[in-house]
Amino acid sequence: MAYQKTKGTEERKEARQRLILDAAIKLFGTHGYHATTVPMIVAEAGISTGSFYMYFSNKEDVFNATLEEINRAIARVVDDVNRLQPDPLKKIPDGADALFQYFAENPKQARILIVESSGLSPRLEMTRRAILSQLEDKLRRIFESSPSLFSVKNSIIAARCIAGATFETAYCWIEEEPQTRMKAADVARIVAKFNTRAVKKTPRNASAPRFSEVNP
Amino acid sequence: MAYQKTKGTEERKEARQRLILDAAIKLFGTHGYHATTVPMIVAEAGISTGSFYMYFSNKEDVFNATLEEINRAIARVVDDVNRLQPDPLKKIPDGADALFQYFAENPKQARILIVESSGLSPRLEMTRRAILSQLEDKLRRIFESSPSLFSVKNSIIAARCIAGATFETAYCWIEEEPQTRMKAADVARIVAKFNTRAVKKTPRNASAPRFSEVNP
Amino acid sequence: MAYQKTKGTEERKEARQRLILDAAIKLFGTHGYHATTVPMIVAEAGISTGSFYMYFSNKEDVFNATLEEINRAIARVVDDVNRLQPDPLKKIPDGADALFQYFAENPKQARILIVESSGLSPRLEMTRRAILSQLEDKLRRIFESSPSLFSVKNSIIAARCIAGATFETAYCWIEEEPQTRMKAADVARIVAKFNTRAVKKTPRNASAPRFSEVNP
Amino acid sequence: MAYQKTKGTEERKEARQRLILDAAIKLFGTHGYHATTVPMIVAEAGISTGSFYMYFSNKEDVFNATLEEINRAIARVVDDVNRLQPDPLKKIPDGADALFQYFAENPKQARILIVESSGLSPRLEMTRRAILSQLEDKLRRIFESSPSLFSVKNSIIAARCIAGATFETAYCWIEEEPQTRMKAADVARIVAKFNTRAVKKTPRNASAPRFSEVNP
DNA sequence: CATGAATGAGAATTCATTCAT
DNA sequence: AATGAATGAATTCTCATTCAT
Repeated sequence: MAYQKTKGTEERKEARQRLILDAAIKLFGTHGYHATTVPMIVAEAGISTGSFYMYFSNKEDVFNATLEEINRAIARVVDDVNRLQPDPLKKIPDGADALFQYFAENPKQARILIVESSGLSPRLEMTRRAILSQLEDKLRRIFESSPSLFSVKNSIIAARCIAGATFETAYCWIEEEPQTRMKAADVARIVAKFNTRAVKKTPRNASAPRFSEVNP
Repeated sequence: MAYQKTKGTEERKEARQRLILDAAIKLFGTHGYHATTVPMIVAEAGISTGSFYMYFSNKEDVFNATLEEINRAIARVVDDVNRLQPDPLKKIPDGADALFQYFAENPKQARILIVESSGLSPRLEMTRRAILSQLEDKLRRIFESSPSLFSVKNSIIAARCIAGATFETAYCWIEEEPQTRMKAADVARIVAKFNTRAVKKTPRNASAPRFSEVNP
Repeated sequence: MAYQKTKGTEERKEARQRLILDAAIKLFGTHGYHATTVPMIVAEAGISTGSFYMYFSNKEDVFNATLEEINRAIARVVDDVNRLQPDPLKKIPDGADALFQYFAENPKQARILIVESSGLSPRLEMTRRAILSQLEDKLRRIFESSPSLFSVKNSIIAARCIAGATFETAYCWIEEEPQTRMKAADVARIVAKFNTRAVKKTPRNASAPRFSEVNP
Repeated sequence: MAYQKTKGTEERKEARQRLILDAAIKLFGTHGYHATTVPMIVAEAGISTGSFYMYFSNKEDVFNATLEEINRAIARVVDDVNRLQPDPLKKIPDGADALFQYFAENPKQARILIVESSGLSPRLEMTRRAILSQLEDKLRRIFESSPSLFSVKNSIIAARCIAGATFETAYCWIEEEPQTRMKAADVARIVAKFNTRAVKKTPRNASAPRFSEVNP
């Protein structure tokens, strides 16, 4: 019983933390970091100010937790693609598709990551960078593990370019009206096309063999 | 004489506005929008609080003026390239080079534009977007006016991707130590290479017709 | 227990609001609206700035609460007279007496109402007018319910005249030294005499017919 | 010529002072003392801030000048009545009529005097009181110089009551829409009727002697 | 554990007045 | 005499965080 009670308490604790985090995501994603106040968060979560400080040490801390949750979600989404799609060349469009789908389904999180997490404290800046770095690292590893498929001078910069191209496009896209904007899959495809052309070995390299097949 | 007096006053006014603007750029570029206070700006500019409000109606207003100044500077730099470089394909590397040089020479402005101007008020958001839109428009026009050189499905998104790739790379680069990081020209070249490959017509597109000529 | 706790909290809240209101009355009644600052009020009440804004949304709001409290107090005082004095003609002197007694016992409130509440914001102007209107309405009803006793052409204006006469006299009286000025009851009697003569039917109306009946 | 020049300068000075005073009356009468700023006055008058301080030593000073001008105007209007109307009993309605006519023709001045001049600095309070005192003094003298016509216990208080009754009625009347409210002459007549009944000897007192003359 | 009233430092902004030109 | 830019003290109000209950 003592065990069960502890478990119940543990669960309660997590449930409350979730409550706060969900309220925080909703508000940060709507009003941004500075325009969201702790009183707003606790009102939205239906808890007291005191409780808030039991689960998070301050406002920066919830925002950080929010970013980390977004990081985990994006990592999950991207890792799934990475695991299920064996063709390195197809990882780029599949990843873009997964990312845009996540943004479409989680617009608050998208706004927090893309629009609202810049120019805050050094700590939050670091967490924001960590999310991008993580993505860029995964891209870099793809390039470096298939040098015959990709033609990138500097894989770090190439990865950054892909991330930048994707996020800038996403930035514009999430600010548009969900009813009238392009479908997530469509923007994803176009962005992926851009990124793929930028990094894959050109057809000339690929067509040479074909040429030799034709020519004997 | 009256004219001269007016002119002198006019000049004084502009000089004072510059004083404030320079102080603001320095501080916004170092601490960001929220951590910079009006008292900090007036102390840095060596003027009084009251004077500040003679030249700008509030803090948002100086930040906006700062962004607009950056916009003008970037437009000037990019337009010079556009005018002096007749080859559309070479406009991309030359533009990247000019941009990174501007960022290297004006690190505060770079930080303001790239790091600190996101997630602020709607008005500032608009000004920030205007800067990017302006750049993206110029890229789009280049693509659309030379369809034989570029292969872009959606010129708006392609332009956004180039801007995003450039700015994300710049973001990481300006945060590095100026002594130890790559030279501006070198990052610019690598980013430009990425962007150029992404949008220019590949040789295959040029050889394909030849292949069909051979084949009937 | 939960009920008691809530009750205690409720009481505490009211007590604190009283604290602020009392401080506000003291200061507004001494220095007026504009010369009284929020820091002055919180210092007088012995609370913090933040607390002040928990109970009142701004300075205008406390002033309004102050006026409303004065309104309630005056209404109570006047209604008591109205209830206890059945003779409509005697309501005027009794009311004046009650009013002047209230002013003598609450000089700050008197100053706030009579001297300091004019020419402020539209909202405060409305509240000020409401107090006077309330008084004037009660007078008007007295006239209208006893047409045989009063001779007033326009009961609204007559009521206003009585209120004006009373307040202008009070204005001068409360500005005099409490030690040397007339007793409240004495001014009240003189003002009431003036007002009564102005509105009550003259003996001639009653005697004249009799005289003419006697005299043909 | 030197004389003429001085005279011209003198005239210029007065003209400028008038310019400022007119602007001040317009603005004080519309927005009140605190909401009217010196910059607003100089803008309305079409002069510079520096010039303003050549003609008035500060903001309080213009307001005071405004009140004094109103005082002079009212004194003129009232003195005319006093001089032209020999019957003391008729001075009350004629004075009320003149006053209401002045208020109707000079609504800004009316607002300044009746609504906006309360609760300001001691100096302004004094000037405001002086205007009322002046009026009350004139009334008092009328009562005291014709004891056979008036029945007032305390002529000072009676005068105050008349002033108060008149101003409170005027207060309500000037806040009403000029198109839909009563005519100035009509309110004046009603107020005068009230005031006259309050102070004049009743017919009974007047007829008693006559009755005794008839009846011996 | 939970509450939410209390805190108070700190920010933006205004405006009467001065004074160099 | 006239100007109007410059001043800076003063005021209002917010909100992250604490702590007694």
